[in-house]
Amino acid sequence: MQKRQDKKTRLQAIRLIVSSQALESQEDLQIELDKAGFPCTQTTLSRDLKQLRISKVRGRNGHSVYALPREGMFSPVLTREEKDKRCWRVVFSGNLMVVHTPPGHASMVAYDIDNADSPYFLGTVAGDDTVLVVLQEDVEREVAREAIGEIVSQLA
Amino acid sequence: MQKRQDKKTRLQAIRLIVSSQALESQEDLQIELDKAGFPCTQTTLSRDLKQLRISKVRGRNGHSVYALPREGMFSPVLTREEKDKRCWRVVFSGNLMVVHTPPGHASMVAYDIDNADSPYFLGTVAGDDTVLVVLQEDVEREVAREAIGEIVSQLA
DNA sequence: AGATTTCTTGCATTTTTATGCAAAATGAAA
DNA sequence: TTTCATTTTGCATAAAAATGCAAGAAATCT
Repeated sequence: MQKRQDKKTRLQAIRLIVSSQALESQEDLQIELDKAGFPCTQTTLSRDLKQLRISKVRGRNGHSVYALPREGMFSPVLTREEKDKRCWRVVFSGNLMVVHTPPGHASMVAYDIDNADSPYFLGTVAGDDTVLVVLQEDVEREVAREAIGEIVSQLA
Repeated sequence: MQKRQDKKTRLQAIRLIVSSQALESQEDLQIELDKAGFPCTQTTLSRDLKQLRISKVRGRNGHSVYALPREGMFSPVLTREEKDKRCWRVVFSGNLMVVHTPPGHASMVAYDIDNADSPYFLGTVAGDDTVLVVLQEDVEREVAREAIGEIVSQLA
């Protein structure tokens, strides 16, 4: 296989392209990406779109075009600093971890936690500015705190 | 050709089904419609969905299900036939039970649990695809697991 | 370093969705 | 009613998207 290209950057490019033009197929997207310097196959795009939670939605005429998930989960490009600010406070109660976030950001943080697929976290429930995380039974709080820090500032 | 069925009624039925179950394909929908007394082909459904502006949207896990064009509609209950799909995974931590569901269906599952009025379950909190169930203190997990199984598949 | 595991990716193929075309049913007009 | 246009539908097929598998690259471990 050839040298791998930077997936993160490609995903970023996809978001940009999808949000700026009406693409009707993954092939269309492939063409645009190719122009932008990210050659890849339909297979890859299918997977990328899934990961980005991008889906086709219908316009008035019934035609479908790709669109970003409307929660704006991915739209903003966050700096490392901004990312760290996504977690305001983390407290514990029993085997629950309570994560406070800026208003409206809870689901985004919950999403990252879920996707981290950590063995420490069994599941999450997100409100508007609070995420409840259920901890694996014998996980120590320090470990959990560290893990959440990792997750939140890691993903770019 | 056979006698035509009432298209309007079928479209109505489609709305109803789509808003209440997590359908992953037009074939799934076809099966449900058939049960409801509206036999037709995938071809017809493709056109109906277009006319109704129904599209597939992704949940947090990336999986797609059909959904009505977002007006005031949000998610709903689950499949009749694949009841086991309503609960993807049930795990425990302390006196909490964590129930994972298809994207968007947590609140409906939680609703069902609440309405079951079981002595084992004190209360629930639902996110998008996860339900937290607080257990009565000395309830054994096997008992709880069985109870949730009853509740979920019973209403199918 | 070498071994082992995890990630990415493409190919080939399947699965899912859309559509060109024709026929039957309905509606409208004369 | 007869004729003509419109709508609805299915069949066959094309188009689009998803996935099992394997291999190469990168990361991690010993």
